[in-house]
Amino acid sequence: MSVRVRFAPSPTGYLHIGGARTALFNWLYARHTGGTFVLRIEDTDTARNSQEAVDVILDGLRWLGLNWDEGPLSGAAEGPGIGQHGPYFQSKRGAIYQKRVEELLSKGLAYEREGAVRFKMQREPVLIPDLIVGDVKRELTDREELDPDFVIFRSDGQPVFHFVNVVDDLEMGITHVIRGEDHLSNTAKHIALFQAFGVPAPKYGHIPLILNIDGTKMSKRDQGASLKSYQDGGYAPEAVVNYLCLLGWSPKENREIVPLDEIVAMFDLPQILRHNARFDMNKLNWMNVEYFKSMTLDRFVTLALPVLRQAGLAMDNYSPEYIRAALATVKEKVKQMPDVLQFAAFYFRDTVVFDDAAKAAEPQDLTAESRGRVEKLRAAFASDSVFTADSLQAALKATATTLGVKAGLLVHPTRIACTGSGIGPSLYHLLEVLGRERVLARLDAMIARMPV
RNA sequence: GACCCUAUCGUCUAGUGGUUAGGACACUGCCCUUUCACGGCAGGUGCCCGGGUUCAAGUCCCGGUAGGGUCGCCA
Repeated sequence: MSVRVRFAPSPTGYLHIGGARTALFNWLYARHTGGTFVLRIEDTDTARNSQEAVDVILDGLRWLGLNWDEGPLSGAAEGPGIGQHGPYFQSKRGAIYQKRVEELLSKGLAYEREGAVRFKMQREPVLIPDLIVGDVKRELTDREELDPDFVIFRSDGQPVFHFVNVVDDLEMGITHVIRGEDHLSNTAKHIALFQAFGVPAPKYGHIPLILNIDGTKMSKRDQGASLKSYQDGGYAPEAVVNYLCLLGWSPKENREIVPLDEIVAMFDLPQILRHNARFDMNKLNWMNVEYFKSMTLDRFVTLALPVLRQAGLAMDNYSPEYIRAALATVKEKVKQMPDVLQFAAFYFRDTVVFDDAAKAAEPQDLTAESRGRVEKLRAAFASDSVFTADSLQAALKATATTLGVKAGLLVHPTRIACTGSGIGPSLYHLLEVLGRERVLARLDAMIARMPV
């Protein structure tokens, strides 16, 4: 029998990083087994539901590259979907739930009380076979001892999570339920429901949760809890995917950076760890840099552009060639995409903006002595016919020799004049990219601010 | 409160009875570099506690402790 797995998020307006990991593990298992990955939107809570909230999930999954074989094509519940088991929005499956609840009612396995329909839960412990955790014998809690039955249809006529979840898995032919461990205890209810419908329950695999670095539960407000923060932060999605794979699962031979296709080939349920993992932003950042360094320049530019635009830089005023050349000088330097602003914004501004350190150093930097040296250097640059990193370096070194000073005395003011900061890309390379016109203009602007 | 899951450096992990307990991130020092980085080299830190089984326990069993989860007309 072919594997069919599903990711069934509730559209709450954001995609939790743990949810993204659950989606990833389902996707990996489907791809590993040649099975089918289904996306189903659990929007029974109509009060909180919106198309925008669904779009956030679809966008996030697409960004990660987790394509689904069946499911909605857009965030619109009324919109088209792909697959033979639709609709893929629970809000559109009312008739199915109605039919199924009547089935239980007629079998005497459910009953009405105060307008709601309650399922007659078994009173004995339930054995939960789990591919990851192992066999779990779930005893009744003290509250359940008092009243083990639970509501499956509310008094307002709306079905409840446990019920729709099971009915959909049943109707959609789901063979493996891979979900967060927070559902492990609830699985007893689900298994009982499957039995009530007279069908075998799917196989279960409960994966450990992702916690904050301090071990607390990662909730909506926590830093990095939303996948969107990585999308907006200019992360390489392939790095995020790679990092997520390593939370609770690991390839052999101590490998860290592993191509997705190799992970797909190796991935399997039994090797998944059983304890929760803490989300280590440091390691994700390191991995992200590794991906930055090894990706093509074009890919890097694609990831950097939105961040630069977001910062208000008029990127459309610059040629693709110039942008490529400029970003090439920082590609190996950024630790996080927002760094690109600090390192490269000067390429894309008409007027140099000086950072705090540069401003603070002005009393030492803007001197008559320095003015004389910078004027000499300016002249040397002006007569440099090729204006390449090599020629500029030679010109600067030669000027320093003529002046009888260390090169640093020329390097520093040039960097400040052209970039507004003491830190940035290799000086000679950035000068080459900036070009003669901009470099001379920026040196002139600084000279004008220096005392005679 | 009851029930369930879990427990190796600060973090992610390798480890399935015999290892000097390995790797990665982070951290510290040095080298390289007249910016910041990169890179190279070196270094420290760990089997939650207590019993038991065994010639031998990080590894198996029991208890405790700690963390997480669930018990809803939320999902």
